[in-house]
Amino acid sequence: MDLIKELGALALASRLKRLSETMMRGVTRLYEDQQVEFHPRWFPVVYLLNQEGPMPVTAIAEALGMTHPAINQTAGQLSRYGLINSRKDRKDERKRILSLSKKGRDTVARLKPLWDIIDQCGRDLIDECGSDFLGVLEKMEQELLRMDMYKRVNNHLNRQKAAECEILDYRSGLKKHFKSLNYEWLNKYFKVEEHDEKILDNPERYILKKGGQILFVRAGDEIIGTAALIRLDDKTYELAKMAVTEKWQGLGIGKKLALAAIDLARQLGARRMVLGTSVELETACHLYRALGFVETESGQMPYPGYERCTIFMEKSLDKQEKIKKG
Amino acid sequence: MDLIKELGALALASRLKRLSETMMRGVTRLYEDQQVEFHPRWFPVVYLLNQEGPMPVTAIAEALGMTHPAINQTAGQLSRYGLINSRKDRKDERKRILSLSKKGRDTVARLKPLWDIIDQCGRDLIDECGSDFLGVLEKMEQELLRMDMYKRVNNHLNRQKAAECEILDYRSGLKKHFKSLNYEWLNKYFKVEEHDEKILDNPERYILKKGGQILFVRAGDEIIGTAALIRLDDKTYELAKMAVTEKWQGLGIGKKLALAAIDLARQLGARRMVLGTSVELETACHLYRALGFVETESGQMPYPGYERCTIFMEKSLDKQEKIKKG
DNA sequence: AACATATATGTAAGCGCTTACGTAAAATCA
DNA sequence: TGATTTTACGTAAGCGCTTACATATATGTT
Repeated sequence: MDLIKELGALALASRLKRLSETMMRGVTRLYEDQQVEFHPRWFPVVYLLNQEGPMPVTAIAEALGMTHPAINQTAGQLSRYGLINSRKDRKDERKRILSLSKKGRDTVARLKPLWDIIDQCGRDLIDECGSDFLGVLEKMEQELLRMDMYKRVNNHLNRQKAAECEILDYRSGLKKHFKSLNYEWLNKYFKVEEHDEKILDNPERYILKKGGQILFVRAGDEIIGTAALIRLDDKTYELAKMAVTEKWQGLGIGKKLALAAIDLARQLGARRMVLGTSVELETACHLYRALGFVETESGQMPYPGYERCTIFMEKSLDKQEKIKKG
Repeated sequence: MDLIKELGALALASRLKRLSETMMRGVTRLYEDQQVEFHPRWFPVVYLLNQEGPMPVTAIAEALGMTHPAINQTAGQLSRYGLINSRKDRKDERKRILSLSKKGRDTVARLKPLWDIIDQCGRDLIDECGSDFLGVLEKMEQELLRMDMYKRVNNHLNRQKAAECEILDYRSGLKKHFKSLNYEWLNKYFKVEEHDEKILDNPERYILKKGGQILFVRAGDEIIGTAALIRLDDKTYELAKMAVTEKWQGLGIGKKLALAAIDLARQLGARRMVLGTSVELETACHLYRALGFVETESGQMPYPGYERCTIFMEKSLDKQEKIKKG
């Protein structure tokens, strides 16, 4: 008669929390029995300081995977109980270096045997449950780091629509999407450069009139992606300003878009495509390579460049090829 | 560089909590994207009401393994957003029956597809991690229910001392322990009856002077257990008022104590031992059976009884026997 | 029926974390 | 060098749960 248990995956988070609280409660009682004043929440900070020596607040937060206010608050308590000292870093006066006090070190020495036993009991508990619990936990953390629940569910939600998405040619009514879709990733990873602004505000003038093209992707009622083909010369087009809105990433939209752009370039008579990107955009680089682009040897691009571009790639369109769809 | 991860079992609770929060955060963002106003914390209550129909507050708390104030607060929010109605139970005016409103049912219908997908993504996540995660989780919950972290660690801490514990005979200086040790379990499981009070306050008069004996167990500096042999007649002694303080339970102290009592009864010339207990005291009943006690057929005890006693057992001391120690 | 006890609920305050925001010092850039 | 951005930290407020306590109704006892 425990709904949370019956719900399985749906209530997984609640269940993990409950389990965590059950364990915490037990440990709290243990400290109460000792003559030492100590709270479970202090443990990670104290343990870390003992192991690594004096550290500034943010470094601790980082090491523990928690926010800095959390550490700050814990530090406040530890300070009040005299377990730690703090001083400013001489080289960087913003930093407050926390370190264990004499009392703090004594407390650690006092509690160490208890911690060893708690650790042992934890291991025993895990063993009793069979299976490699810690390993599974680690895997789950990694998987969630790679793609969180939001993204997972969203991909599920959008998968159908994404499969039915449609490539649209340029219409002036879509101009605003060309700008906003590109602003999204520019602001996220870099910043909007002057040159970007010019092109995104006047795509007709800087792209279409010069013989280029702009494509869009529609899924349902939404415009979710865009890409531009910029004509550099008769035989050479640049693939640029390609963007898929975050919510729809990971569904193969980018690949469809790029393939459409390559097709279009062929129709326009191109023999060669070029592009500039950055190592930071891993997914994009991976996609370009999968599509047959290779890094240019010169490492230079024959057109006004962007600061962010550190990688330049090209692709010959002479031979027909087959690239797996989907 | 993630200490929590490195600590393994010692920081298991923190880790579970962190994982839970990561998942919760993702789901929160999902609801934000929907047009519906809904918070993840509402889910268990709403889901339960939808499945089981109208329910009073405490029943919900019970079903979800949460406290009633938590439900009450959630109910307050749900009420403010118009998702539930509440009314008094006609038969029991203390109870407030919660039920989904029209808007609540509509919301459920609206969110059902999303929930299905969340569930599916959860399953996929679990599958990706290999191994039977839900199974292991369930096992761990059960193991912790059977014996929580506090008890586990305490047993570890006390194991050595428990192995070296010593049986003591009665001394007037130990009288207070005879009383307090027995009060501990009486108050926990039943209540102190008049007859108990009399005996526990005057053990000399009601036990020793009548030819009985009282034993104590010492571990380190602490008196951790006691038991009384009450003389009923020349050949019959009752094993009664046996107690081991909670912190030291599960370490075989009770068995040692009972064996000592049986030995002592033999020395006093007993041919038969009797006792009264209750089904609720599972561990005790189990111990008595292991020691060779069997339930009497009459189901009655030839001496002033206690309300709590529903089981009566006896054991013949005629034949020598071997019972595994430890 | 009068009383004590148990049960169902409500309310307050606390805990441990979060996000949001403010300030000061460093680092970077023009 | 001066101006701007970034970084490190502090503070406030909120969230979702808990424990502790207050209140009202039911139930059991004499």
